[in-house]
Amino acid sequence: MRVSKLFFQTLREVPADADVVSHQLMLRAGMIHQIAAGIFDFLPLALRTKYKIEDIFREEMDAIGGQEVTLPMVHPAELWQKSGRWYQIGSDMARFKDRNDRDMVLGMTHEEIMADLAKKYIKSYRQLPTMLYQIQTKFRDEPRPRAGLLRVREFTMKDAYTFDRDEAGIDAYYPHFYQAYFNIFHRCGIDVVAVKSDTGMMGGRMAHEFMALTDIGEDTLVLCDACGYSANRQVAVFRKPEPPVADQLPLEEVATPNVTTIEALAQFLDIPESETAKAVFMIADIDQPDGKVKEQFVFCVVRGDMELNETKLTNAVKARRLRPATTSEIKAIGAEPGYGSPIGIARERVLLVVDELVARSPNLVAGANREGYHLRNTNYGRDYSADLVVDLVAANDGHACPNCGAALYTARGVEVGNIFKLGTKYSIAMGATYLDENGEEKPIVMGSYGIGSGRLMAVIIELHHDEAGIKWPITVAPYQVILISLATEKTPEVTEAAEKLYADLLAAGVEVLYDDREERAGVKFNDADLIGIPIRLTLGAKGLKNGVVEGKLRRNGESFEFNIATAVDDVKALIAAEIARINATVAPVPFED
RNA sequence: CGGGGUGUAGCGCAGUUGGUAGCGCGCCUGGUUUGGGACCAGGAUGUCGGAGGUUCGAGCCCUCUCACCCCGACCA
Repeated sequence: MRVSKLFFQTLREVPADADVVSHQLMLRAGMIHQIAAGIFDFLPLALRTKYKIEDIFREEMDAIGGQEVTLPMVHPAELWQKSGRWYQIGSDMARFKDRNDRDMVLGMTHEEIMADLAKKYIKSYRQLPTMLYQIQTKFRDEPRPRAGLLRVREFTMKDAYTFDRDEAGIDAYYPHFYQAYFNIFHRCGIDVVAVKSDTGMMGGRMAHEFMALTDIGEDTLVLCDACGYSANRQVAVFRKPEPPVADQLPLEEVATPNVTTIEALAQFLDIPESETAKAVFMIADIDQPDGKVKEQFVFCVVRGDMELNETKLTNAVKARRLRPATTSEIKAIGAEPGYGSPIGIARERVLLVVDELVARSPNLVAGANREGYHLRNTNYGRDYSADLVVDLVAANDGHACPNCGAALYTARGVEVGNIFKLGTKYSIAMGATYLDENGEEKPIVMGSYGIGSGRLMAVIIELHHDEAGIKWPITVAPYQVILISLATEKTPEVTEAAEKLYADLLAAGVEVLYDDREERAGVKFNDADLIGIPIRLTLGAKGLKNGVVEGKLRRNGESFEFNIATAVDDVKALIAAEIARINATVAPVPFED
């Protein structure tokens, strides 16, 4: 491709609306154009990289037995009504009516459609396991798209679905995806950590998220370097400290004027925060047996030195959603904001959930449900009892690893992929069953596995750039080579040589961008750096005189001199070496169950 | 959905007490230049986000509205 013909435009200045690096660079490199919040045009440079990434998806999916299909983007509401998600999902799902007034949706994901397809075509255990995947546009009307391609509403996703006869089947398939996903990310030049994740509303048995570690990440990960433990903070567990052994002392009210926070309380009474109990008041929407949704007041108690983990709470009480209670709601159940405890409240009106550590810790200081007073020596079991005693708290820096006891630490990550043991939820809903050897009809056990290609592209840039621009890993670069001609009107022989080299590179199958523009050298160099082509060839009058063309690696600045006569082969060898360098990172990864 | 911010040329921005819109980059023409974002000369480009209002007169003041960005909520 000739740069003079390339449909793009580089920008010197950073567009005002972009504040993450990948977004800025993609705009400056002329890769993408936003047309609405979270909705983008992909220009040729971006599209080429997108296709490179997606080809890697295809190779890795095919390698573990996948077959590619394309399912529609527009779905009849009926399928989503069957699974129930038509009713569960809110305005994230774009809905409309067709000309015949039928409800339709834009596909956010394709479990329903895939299960429906399986119902039609899978009849026998002999057909299992099977795996289908697609690379398709999805639309989720996210409340807050942001950060360029990192969080969008319309996006392309590779989504794969496995169909197995039983749990043992998916248990056997799942690790293949685990490995294939590492292969994909490594081949794209990025490192990821797989973390256990929340199965949430999907109700599956096991899920992993593949996270790229970067400060702009929206998720917090809990990691252990000693043993490799890794989990999304939403589900991370830790080894809790052993509470002191002590006799239960009598309850005692103590005046604590204007002391409404745990920090202030600990300071006021000169005790560690670990000797206090903190009340957290939430309102949960909980499904009732009759199909209605009830707003339930949930009274949580965690130790003062720890934080409530809302995901754990949501799962513990099987809430559809959770929100903080208002002051009047808190007072209505007989508690006092700032001085709350489960002692003396309208117990029958709340769902009382207590962290198991609180239940084991003696003589904690808690609120008295009276403004200006706390209680010393509250003891679970003696002074109150809960509806649920579970792990409710968030793991944090310095907590002990649940496996090995070493200190955990937290890091930010961007989710670039996930794998999910779905179970039979969708197959049962859609009636996707098979007959086993005994002629018995059984639901197909499904798994789903997603990677967003646009987000992955953005993450690659986040992890591979410098002040000058993008540094594409060669496996996903829009072009492998950029040939810069420094010809002027006075040096037509340079143009001639560059044209010939360009033609030869093309003929040799090299993906080459040829900067034939009438621009100054600096402009061309800067644009080449910005768009991030891994190998730069420069042909100027001086080099030509000596029969050399200069080569330079974008990733580290290393430079080469190639004899023009052998340049094509030399460049091909360099490309091969650079590809091999990335592929060398592809290796077996132990499956962390 | 709550809080904050911004809308003026393709991009980045300025625009005074209300007086009929400008700068830099980019773009077009010609010339000189030519190895890390050249220089000179000339040129094109605006429903000042939209609607209503106040006023002799609105980019500027008032009301409504839309879009986008950021923080939070949310995130199969």
